[in-house]
Amino acid sequence: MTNSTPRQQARLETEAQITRIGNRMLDADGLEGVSLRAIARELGIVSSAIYRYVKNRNALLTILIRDAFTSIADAVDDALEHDNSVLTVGVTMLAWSRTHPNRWALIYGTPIPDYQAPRDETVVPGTRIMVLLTNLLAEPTVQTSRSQLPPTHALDALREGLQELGLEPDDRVIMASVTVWSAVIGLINALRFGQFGPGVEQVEDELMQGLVSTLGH
Amino acid sequence: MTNSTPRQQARLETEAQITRIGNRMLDADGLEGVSLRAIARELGIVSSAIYRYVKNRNALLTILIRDAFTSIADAVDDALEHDNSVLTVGVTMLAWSRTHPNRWALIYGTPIPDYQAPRDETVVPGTRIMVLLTNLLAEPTVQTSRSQLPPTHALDALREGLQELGLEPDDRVIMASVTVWSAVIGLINALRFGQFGPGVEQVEDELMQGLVSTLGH
DNA sequence: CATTGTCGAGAGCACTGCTCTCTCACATCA
DNA sequence: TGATGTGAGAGAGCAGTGCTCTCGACAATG
Repeated sequence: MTNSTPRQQARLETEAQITRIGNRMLDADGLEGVSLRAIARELGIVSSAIYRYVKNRNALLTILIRDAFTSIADAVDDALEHDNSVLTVGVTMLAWSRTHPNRWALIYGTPIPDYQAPRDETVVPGTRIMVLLTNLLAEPTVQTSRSQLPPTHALDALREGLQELGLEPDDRVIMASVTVWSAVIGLINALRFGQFGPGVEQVEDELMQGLVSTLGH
Repeated sequence: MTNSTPRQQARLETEAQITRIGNRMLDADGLEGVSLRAIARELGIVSSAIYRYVKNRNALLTILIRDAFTSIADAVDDALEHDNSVLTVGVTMLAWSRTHPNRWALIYGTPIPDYQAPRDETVVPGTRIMVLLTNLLAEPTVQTSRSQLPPTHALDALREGLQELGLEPDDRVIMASVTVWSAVIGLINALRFGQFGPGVEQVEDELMQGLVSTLGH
């Protein structure tokens, strides 16, 4: 069935188990709870042996980050099949953040000290939602664009980034994407990180709805 | 001159020195660089002696957080004296975040593991900008409020919070504040945390301008 | 069969926050 | 002045982290 030696098989299995345990620890105790020594302990392995399977802690974090980006982007993908709207993007991300608060913080919160995400491993899953959003905002809805745009060169870097992902948005769409993106993620961060004080947990969806509406979508 | 004993004097001096070193370490190496042992070392003191002056690490963090909130709010205060606009709030916060990226992350990034900010020490400095913003948005500018508001009970918690701070905003103003706040902080987070990829460092102000403009202010 | 490579064990390094006990100098007070 | 008490610092120690190095046992491969 599996065209690989039992040796390789076991290796892959152990690696999968490590990321599984890592994800569980992340969910349970946040990033500081993800400890290689603890994972080794759970595998019934001495602490140094874990480095046979994972180069170092940061390598494990890269896997967890890629997982998280993929998971939230999949959720948004699914939701958009039923209702192709900015609001759906927002509420779906919000719901995901509620289910996986620590994964949310991992990908959208403060960068991890002494960690640099390897771009070739994280850019694609990490930009999927941005691409969806830009496509969504590029559709010819009735845009009342009274707003002033920045000089075109200011958006060069962003435009190039989007072009590498196969998009050809004009400046108005780029600026709208940046704004919606910032607002949606800003709101979710504020909610997840408790910056609005207590009592808002019950009305998160209404706030997202109000925000998207205020943004004009 | 000082109506305190030399004993108390020295104590206060040492405490001030600790927070000064703490802030410097925060600026230099981020939160993980703030180590009580390292501070003690710099004071020429053995590691355990530091606990004479500071209950534990979290107590020091509370001081640093209060400092940071006060610093950024002061900056916004000053700037608003010259130009009382939402854009000024945005660019001032953005500039401050550029000068103090690690302090920014401390107050607006991922919550610190195993740390709970004592509300009575941080709420007031932590909400000053929100108050400013709400006042700013409450002024009778020409509001084209085509947007739908959430049901009034959804904003109860936020309304109460603002009332405790001496404000009496209506629902439209609350929702606008939440939106602008989320977008502005969301944008700065995205810039500081590198979520837009490389190349945007040169045009941060333009992006803030475009965002505020897109928001209709 | 012999060589090569992999996996796990174990010791060790440097670092963290924090606690406990002890000593000593100083300030206060009878 | 002499006894008493207090506060600062020293030092050892605990539990935990990431990570490295070496060595032995075993399996896969030529």
